[in-house]
Amino acid sequence: MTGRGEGPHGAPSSDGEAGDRRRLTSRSTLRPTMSDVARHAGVAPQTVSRTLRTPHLVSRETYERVQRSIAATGYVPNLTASSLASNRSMTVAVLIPAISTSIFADVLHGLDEVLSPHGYHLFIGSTDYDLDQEEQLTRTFLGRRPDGFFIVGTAHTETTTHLLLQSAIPVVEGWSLTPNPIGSVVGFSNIAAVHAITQAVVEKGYRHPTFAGSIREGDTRAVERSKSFELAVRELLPGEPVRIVNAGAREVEFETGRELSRRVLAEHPETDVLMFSSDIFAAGALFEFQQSGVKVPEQLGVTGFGDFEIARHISPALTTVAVPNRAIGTEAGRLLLRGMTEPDFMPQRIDVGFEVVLRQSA
Amino acid sequence: MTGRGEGPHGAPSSDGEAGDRRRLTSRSTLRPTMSDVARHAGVAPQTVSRTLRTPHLVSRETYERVQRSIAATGYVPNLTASSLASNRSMTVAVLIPAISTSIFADVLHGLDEVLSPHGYHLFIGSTDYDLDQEEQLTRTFLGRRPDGFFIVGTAHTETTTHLLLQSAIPVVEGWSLTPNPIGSVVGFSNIAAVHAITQAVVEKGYRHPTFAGSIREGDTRAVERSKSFELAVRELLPGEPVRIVNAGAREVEFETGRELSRRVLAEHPETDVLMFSSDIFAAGALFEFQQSGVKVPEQLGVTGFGDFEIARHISPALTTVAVPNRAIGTEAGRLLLRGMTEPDFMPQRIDVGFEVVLRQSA
DNA sequence: GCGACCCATGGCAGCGCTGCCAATTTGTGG
DNA sequence: CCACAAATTGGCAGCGCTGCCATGGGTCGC
Repeated sequence: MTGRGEGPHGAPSSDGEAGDRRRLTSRSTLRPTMSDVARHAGVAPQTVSRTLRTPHLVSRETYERVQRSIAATGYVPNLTASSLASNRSMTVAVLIPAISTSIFADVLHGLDEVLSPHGYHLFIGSTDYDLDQEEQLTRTFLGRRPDGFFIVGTAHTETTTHLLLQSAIPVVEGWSLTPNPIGSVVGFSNIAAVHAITQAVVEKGYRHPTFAGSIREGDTRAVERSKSFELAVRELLPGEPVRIVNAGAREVEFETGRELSRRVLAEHPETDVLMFSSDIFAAGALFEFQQSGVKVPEQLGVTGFGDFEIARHISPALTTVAVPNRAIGTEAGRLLLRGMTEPDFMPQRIDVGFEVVLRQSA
Repeated sequence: MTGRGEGPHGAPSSDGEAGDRRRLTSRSTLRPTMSDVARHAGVAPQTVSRTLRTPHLVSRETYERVQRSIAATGYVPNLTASSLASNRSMTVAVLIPAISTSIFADVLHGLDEVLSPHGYHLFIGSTDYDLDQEEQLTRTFLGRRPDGFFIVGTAHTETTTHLLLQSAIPVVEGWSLTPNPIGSVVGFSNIAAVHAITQAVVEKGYRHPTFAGSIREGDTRAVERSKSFELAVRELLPGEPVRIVNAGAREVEFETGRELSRRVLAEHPETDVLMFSSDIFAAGALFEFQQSGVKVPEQLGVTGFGDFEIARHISPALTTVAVPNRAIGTEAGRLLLRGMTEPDFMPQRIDVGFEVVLRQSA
């Protein structure tokens, strides 16, 4: 339609087509610019800019005239040009492992909720739990010159870390709480959380826990949780073997939970409580047990992680760890906001905590 | 840390700090630019650009030298400047009603999956089912000069439609299938889908269906579904009153489904099959009925919409309509891709279809 | 042996906006 | 009535990159 890259041939035929049409070099956008509005309003382009960005510096009269011209021309400010000129893009880059996982969707929601009212837009990319892809995405996202960067997890490639440090923009890492973050961190201690629920389970009288989850490389949060389980068992149940069943890179869905539950029953029949790395898996297991007739919690206890909505509706209701996903997003948003506006804001570390929720399943 | 906007005072003290440091005007980015790389490599900036964008036009030797200089300087191309100069932003704007709703997350996933490999990044905004907010977001998103636009739904304000038409970029509307779309449309017919499941239910022998869902203004898909139900009942069960229970703007979560189910039992005890606008509601109702002892499907049939994973795991397994959410995303991505690259690509209308899935709940 | 041609590289201008400063107008007090 | 300050507006340059064209040097053919 716009015939880009066509060169000048054919130009004569389209001469004088629509009277007032502006210059039509092959590069122009064909969309009204600030200058067009300025011409229409009889002011300088700069005044249009002021009308938009610092209206208090423009007389009431001029302000209204310019606004009318904006409406008349259908002008939509080009934020790309604005970014280049002002060195502020009003965007925040967001890197998450997977878009369609509900926990990350919650964080996105939280971030958007906080940043959107301040005019920031979100650039979202998913890394698929692949650190190299994360590095690649980090690089191109930084090319967009975002004003802030949110990234899930604290384990990155050396280059990713380096790029982020170099970028000189506020960075917030979500979820884990590392000792030496790039910028700010918002999350909770997976170690403490797993320890807490293991302790709760031991206090309930269970003695033979098995941990099950999808512990894929690259998903440090999952790795951390399984390590924490190991630590907790060694501490709380000395002498007890550490049983961990790993679904690898399987999707986090009910079906995987069912499979895991079958594997645990087969491989570790001595298990008296089955602890999952996610409520989704735990719910899947409960569905499985409902059908296969395993009585929960009488024969076998089950715990989850995350306190998703299903945890309190399924029966038996799920004992789990509640984690404030949404709050991670909103807190991260707030930190970014401060980092982007306050010149000497120091990175912070926010522990949003967690809570063991005891229900019927264990 | 970077002391931005500091002006020139204090400059002398930081003189000659790091030897090779570049000019430090208050406006500079302090990040290496193409010129820096060019200087380092002893070539012209244009050659650096070519190395990055059209490497086949550069000699092997030069290519490698420039690549080394890029690595040495830590250069990250500024895509903002690139966008402005080339009039292509390599971004796609995405407007969805709610980020954390799993169906929309699936579409996002599909879109990203298709577009990301081609270098496009996604700008995501949520409208909260509010058409005015949608208009506002459309305006500012267009300011980012995206190369393509994806928007959920086909009912927009007049201005939104106008803006999108004016934008002269490929637009894809998702979900509904309107007669006169802005650009392409990808979706399925809610009318046909609701009709089909109603028919299936009638064929099973149910005679007194009640429809329940959250039919908020602005959510045209929900409105459409409830209207379709009305049509289907009039056609398939002439004389039968049309019962619709509306949760309004309540969240789409299990709890709302439970409430709806209680309301239906109270307000329309004659109901023999309860048809929900979402599997989430239906699952919530099943949880409720499990506890209150209502036998499904013996006493009461239940159907959902969406065929979420829970539908086949919950017991009784849920009769529902399967909708290819992910496919909507990937198809939309493909259409956008073609629209953005093929000069005279004509908008298309893609019906991704649906499927009634009969299970035990009805 | 010289124009035709190709490949690789360089130079210029400009994308649409903003930061900064200058210029102009208007108001104020002595 | 004039110096001075405040309120508005305009002009210039430049953000970092790309499109286009020009340039230089080498190869080819007759």
